[in-house]
Amino acid sequence: MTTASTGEPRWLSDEEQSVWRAYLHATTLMEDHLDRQLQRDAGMPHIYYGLLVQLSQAPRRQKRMTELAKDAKITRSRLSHAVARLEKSGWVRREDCPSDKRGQNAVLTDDGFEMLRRSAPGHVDAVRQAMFDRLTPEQVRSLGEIMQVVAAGLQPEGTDADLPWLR
Amino acid sequence: MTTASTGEPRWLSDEEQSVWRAYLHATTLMEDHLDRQLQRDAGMPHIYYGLLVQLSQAPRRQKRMTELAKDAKITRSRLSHAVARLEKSGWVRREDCPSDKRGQNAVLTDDGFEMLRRSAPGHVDAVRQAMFDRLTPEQVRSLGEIMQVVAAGLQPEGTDADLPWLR
DNA sequence: GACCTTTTCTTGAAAGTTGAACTAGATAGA
DNA sequence: TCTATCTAGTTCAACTTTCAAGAAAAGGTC
Repeated sequence: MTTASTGEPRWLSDEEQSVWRAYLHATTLMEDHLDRQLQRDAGMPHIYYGLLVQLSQAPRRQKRMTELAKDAKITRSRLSHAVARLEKSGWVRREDCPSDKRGQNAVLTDDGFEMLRRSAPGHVDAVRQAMFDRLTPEQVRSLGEIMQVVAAGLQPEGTDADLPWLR
Repeated sequence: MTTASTGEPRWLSDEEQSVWRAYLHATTLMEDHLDRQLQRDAGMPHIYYGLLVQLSQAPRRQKRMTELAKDAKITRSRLSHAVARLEKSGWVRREDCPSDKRGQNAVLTDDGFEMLRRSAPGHVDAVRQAMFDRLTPEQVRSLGEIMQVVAAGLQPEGTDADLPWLR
C-alpha cells in the first residue's frame, strides 16, 4: 500500500513498541506450542489440523479447494501440497466436482474424522491452558474485538463490504 | 503438560470459539502481510528481519548465537541456517567468541545496519496500518496485557521466576 | 464457432524449517 | 589427569512453504 514516502516516519511510542514485542513473542510461542502439540498427538502441523477441522464442519464433510484455501487463509498452491500430504496419510481424499470439471472437492475420510475425534480433546485442552484459562472474561471479550478489527483490516480487499465496523 | 485424561474435555464456549477463530485469522493474516512487505522491501522474511533488529540493539551490534536464538524464540538449528543466509547476503558476519572457543558471535555489518535504516520506516508504517492505527488507546493497552499473560504462560519454564503476575 | 480472458488446480524448483545426530570445547568429579 | 557429562553450534535428511509457470475448463464477445 502506501510506503513511508511523505515526511517523517511515525515511529512507535514506547508503549506501542512494548505491546508489539509482546504480540510477536506471544504469537510465536503459541504457534510453536500448538505445532508441537499436534505434531506429537496427531502427526501433523497446526495448519493441517485446521484444514481437517474446516472439512469436518462443512456440509458433507467436503469443500471445494478454492473455498477451503480462502477459509483457511492460505494459497491454493499451499493447499494443493497440503491435501496431497493429507491424502497420503489417508485423512482426506479428492473427488471430482460434478458441476465444474476443473474443480476438486477435498473430502474428509472416516479415518480422518476419527483421528479428529480422538485428538480434539487434547487440542482444546492445549488452547485452554495457553490462553483462555489465563484470561479474565473481560480480556477474552476484548481480545475478540481486537482480533476482529485487525483481521478485517488485513482481509484481501472486497471483503470490506461485509465489515462496516472498520470505521 | 497434562493431557485431557480425566473426565470430559472442557470444550470452548461459543464466544471462546469465535475469539479463537478471530485470533487465528488475524495472526495468520498479519504474519503473511509482514512477510510479504519485508520480502518485497528488504528481501527477507519477517523473522530474519527481527534477527537484524535484535542485533542492531545489542551492545556492539553483536550477540552470541544461543542468546540470539533465545531472544528471538527460535531453535539454534533454525538460527544457524538463518545466519548462514544473512551472511551470504552480507548483512551479518560471524566472529569467533574470544572467551569460549565453541562460541560464535553474530555481528551486524555496516551494510546490514544501513539496510535496516532504509527499510525501518516502511516496516513501522506497515505495522501501524495493520494494527495500531486501527485500535483505540484502550485496546492497545489491553492487548499488551493479554499478550504478556499469554507469552508468560508459554515461556519455556524457569523463566516463570521473573513473572510473579502469572497467578 | 473462434478468440480472448478468467478461473481452478497442479507442478517443480528454490528457500525455509524441523528434529536428530554429530563435533568440539567446557566443566566437574574421582 | 582421566573420565563422564554438559553446552555451543553445525549439519543432514525429511518435510513444508513460496513463487512462477503451466494445463484444462469456463465464461464472455464478436
